[in-house]
Amino acid sequence: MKRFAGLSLLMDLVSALGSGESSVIDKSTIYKYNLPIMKKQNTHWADSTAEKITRQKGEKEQYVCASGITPSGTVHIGNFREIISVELVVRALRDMGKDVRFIYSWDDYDVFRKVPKNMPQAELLETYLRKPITLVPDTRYSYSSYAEANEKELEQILPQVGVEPEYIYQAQRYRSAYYAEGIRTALEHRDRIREILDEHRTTPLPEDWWPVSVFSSFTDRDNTTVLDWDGQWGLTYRCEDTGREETVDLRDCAVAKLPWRVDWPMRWSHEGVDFEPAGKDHHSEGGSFDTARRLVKEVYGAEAPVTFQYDFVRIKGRGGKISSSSGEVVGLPEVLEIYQPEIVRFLFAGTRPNSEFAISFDLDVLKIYEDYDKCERIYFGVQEVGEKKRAKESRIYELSQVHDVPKTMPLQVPFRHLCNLLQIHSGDVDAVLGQYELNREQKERLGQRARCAWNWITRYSPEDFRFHLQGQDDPRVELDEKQRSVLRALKVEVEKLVEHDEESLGTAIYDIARDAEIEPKELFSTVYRILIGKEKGPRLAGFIFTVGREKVLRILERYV
RNA sequence: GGGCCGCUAGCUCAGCUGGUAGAGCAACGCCCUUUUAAGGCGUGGGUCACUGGUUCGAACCCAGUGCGGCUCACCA
Repeated sequence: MKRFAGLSLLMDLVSALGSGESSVIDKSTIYKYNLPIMKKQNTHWADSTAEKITRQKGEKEQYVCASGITPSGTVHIGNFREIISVELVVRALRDMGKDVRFIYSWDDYDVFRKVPKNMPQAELLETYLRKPITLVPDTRYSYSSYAEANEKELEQILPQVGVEPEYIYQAQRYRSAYYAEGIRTALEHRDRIREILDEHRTTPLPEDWWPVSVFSSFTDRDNTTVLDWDGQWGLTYRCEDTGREETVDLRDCAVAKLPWRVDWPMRWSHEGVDFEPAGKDHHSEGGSFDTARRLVKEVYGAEAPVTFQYDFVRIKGRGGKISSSSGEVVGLPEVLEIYQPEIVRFLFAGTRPNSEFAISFDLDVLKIYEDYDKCERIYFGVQEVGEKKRAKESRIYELSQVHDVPKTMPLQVPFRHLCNLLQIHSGDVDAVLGQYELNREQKERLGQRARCAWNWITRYSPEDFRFHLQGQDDPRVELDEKQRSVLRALKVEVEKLVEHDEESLGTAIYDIARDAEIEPKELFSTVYRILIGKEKGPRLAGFIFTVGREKVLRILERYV
């Protein structure tokens, strides 16, 4: 870059001298070639975040990147943005040669506040309201709790997209009194914490407020009132459901928990978190990140992590909302049915976190696959683009890979073409793959893509895209003599298909129409009706090649 | 009310630490005696929301205005 800038300047100088016009070298010429020399090349957001972390946190033996959500419902694709954002930054740090601890916190000691719609045994679940979700039974599968069911559902699938964090279960930690020290510190700073929180509240916290909440050991519910703290480890509370009172020792009790706004900074300090992003609900002034930033400093004596705000993910081309309230949730499994793992990563790596984007299930799917393939061609230098764009796309490609970048460019079979091939073979993925010479890695990638294509065709594609080759069981189409003669002529051409290429076959088809004095349009619709039982179809010449000589002949023979 | 984000071609958007405004689709045109939902080639099209400022130079940085969206001020 520097060399080229200098070279250009030199050429400008030479041409200026040659023309004898000294005024050609004006200020703007000087600046134009000076300033870019100082300019850093533009970097991917994950890399610039990684740099920011090392800059702000200084050189460390290990950096801690944290992510976490509440498993109080099925984890949807919006939540996934949290995880993948951290994963990409983790990878960027590791690419800088840094050692990174990637932790993922399951907030499974949160309260079960309402029963999600469409849950089996809703009445049973009803009885667990106000208890921690880790104690709520799993009524869908056979996990030990509602929380665990949601956790495992995600944990099992994350490795497929290259995300393998260290999981931390907050319920387990709280219930083993692991955070006793952190809770005590909060109690010691009770007044300061209240002051800070009150700055952003409309109604101030009451005088008798304590920065801790308790799940009654009599009922497991959080309908309790903290009565006193002895300044050491003793906490006294009253269970409002039973009226009973109890004093517990923070060092060996399972019932005390910090409220979210205090819990978060406590954990930052406990784990030494260097980076943690958050959704926009946390990132407003007066939001929980804001108060946590102050609390971690003033109460726990630590610095807040580097952060950024990520926006929501919309869903396009699929009924139902992303949220769990509608019952139909779009989660990572649903997305992976349509998109290959590296393309799921590509979607998130290619979009800056702070902008909203949609995951599409409609026709956009075709474009996304084309975009990914283009990105891949640019990475492997098969498609030429400007240097700036090449650098950018290449980095996105690297970050999109689940593991290592392939050594050679994978065979690219366009998604759209796969859709046709699969329909010709009635969804038989192996039959389609069998047409290609593939090594193991290619076979795996293409197999995934083929399964996605079949899923898309059968579940989401517009009716226009769907067809199936007519077989012996399908009803014969009524034809007149003219149409039959056209089919006979076509059969002749198909029999000598090896002599044709797509173009010559196309020409031959038009010749047939002209000779028979039939409108090409009618010819096409006739052929489509007998081949796939529809009025229209993919471009015919290419389609005949794709279907193959034998299959086409078998169908034609029914009519001649 | 506070905060954040967005406003770029007819549409969807890219362009992001300042250096001659881009892509896809749409439109229009041309091509093969030739287009059916996927052909090839080409063309046109933008006061980068607005007003100021900084700068040799601003879509980009700063201040403000307008419009749209989200979010916090309960809980997590």
